[in-house]
Amino acid sequence: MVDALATKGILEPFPIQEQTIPMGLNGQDIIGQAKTGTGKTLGFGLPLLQELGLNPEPGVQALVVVPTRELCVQVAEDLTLAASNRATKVVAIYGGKAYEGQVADLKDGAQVVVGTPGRLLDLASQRMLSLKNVKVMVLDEADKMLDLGFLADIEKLFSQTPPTRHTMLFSATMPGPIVALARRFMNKPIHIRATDPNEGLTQANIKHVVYRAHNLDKDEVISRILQAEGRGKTVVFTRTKRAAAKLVEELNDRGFNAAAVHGDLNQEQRERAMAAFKAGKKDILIATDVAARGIDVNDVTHVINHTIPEDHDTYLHRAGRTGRAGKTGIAVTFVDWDDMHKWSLINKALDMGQPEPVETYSSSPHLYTDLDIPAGSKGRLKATSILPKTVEAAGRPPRERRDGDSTTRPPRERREGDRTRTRSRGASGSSPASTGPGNAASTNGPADDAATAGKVEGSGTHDGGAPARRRSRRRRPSSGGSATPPPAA
DNA sequence: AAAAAAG
Repeated sequence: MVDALATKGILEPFPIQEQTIPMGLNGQDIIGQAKTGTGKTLGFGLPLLQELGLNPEPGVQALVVVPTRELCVQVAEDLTLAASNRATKVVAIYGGKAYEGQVADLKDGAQVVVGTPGRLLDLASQRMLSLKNVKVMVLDEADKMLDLGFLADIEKLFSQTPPTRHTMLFSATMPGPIVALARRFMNKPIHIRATDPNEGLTQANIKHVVYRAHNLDKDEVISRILQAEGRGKTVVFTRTKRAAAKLVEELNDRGFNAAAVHGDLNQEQRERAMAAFKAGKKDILIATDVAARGIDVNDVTHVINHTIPEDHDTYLHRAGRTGRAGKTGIAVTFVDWDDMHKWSLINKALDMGQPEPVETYSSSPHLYTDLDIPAGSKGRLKATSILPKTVEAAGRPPRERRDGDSTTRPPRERREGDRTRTRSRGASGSSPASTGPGNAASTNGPADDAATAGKVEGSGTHDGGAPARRRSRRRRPSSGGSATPPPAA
């Protein structure tokens, strides 16, 4: 298995993998905690596969439970890849999809089941799925799985597996009460934190930026951020499904190339959106918290919280969609008038050291290039506000956008062409704008792909990491940008 | 308090 990974260019394990794999191989119950984007999936995946052996008998012997359908698909893909040189079959069991294929895979003797709770229980109650021979059970995003919304289902699933099973819980966040609760399902678990206890859980390679959002046209400011030089893929989080649906329409109307994923869409639409985003056919994903956890997409340089998350754990998971596998990223948060308290709680919990967001707005397309954001010392980040050096004369308050020329909306007659160009650019997969954090994001210069490519990282192998083809791009004017083209132009 | 997760 390790050989198989090595042939795919995966050589050096992440710390969480270094620590959990030996313990997992010993059959020790594990609560594994590590920062976002540091390879937790294989942290449980490799010991899980090892425990089943090279040539396991047909039938379900390992169960991995995840909170969302998209994560289910992804984890199943990662495990399938890791198992590519063994006779172990992996099946994804989740809702919103036909039963037939999933049931057929089970009948075919799949040994590893990755699933969401509802469909797992559904199939179990229909006797299509038996958990009585499960040797290993994993809760991915474990704190979420033990949350009130899921706990009853999880208890049922546990109760259908043998008490002798090997149990592993993984997440970036593990609140104390959840750890206590988790022990009920585990046998003398060891709590592995692959992080310096003094360091906190924020990623040192993610920069945190915050706007006070009242009197701010968020759509407009987001549009500007989406034009940042060197921007790669971007995930925008909204609080509600409706807001996500509205925003994706607005941005696409402005000539951007966005897809949406949220629970009001059917599963086919959701999967199409995710696939397009992963492939780079869409470089913006508008999402509810369905995509806050676990989702691993290469070259996400920006996360934008259109609406502030409800708690600091959600903040951390959302922001963690960028800055993965050692790359740099930026997390931008808009704090509405009513959300100041939420922000202060998040800020305090994550120790980001910024008392309050600053009201500001920049008419400059160089939204980030004028920033001087201090890097967090010792992994502790300072949240920083965007403070344009000047508000240019040509700029006007964003609220007036609809009254006249838009600063970000491309001219009508060009928009069809823009879209085409954007698509072909994205499809190349190695365009300047999608090759990772550029000048906007980096203090470290270009993401050191070479240094991180070797890490045993879930999907780092899915695309071979085409080298960044850096084309010197036309500099946008730093002033008077009243007709700034969309990202593709 | 919203979203997610069965249909």
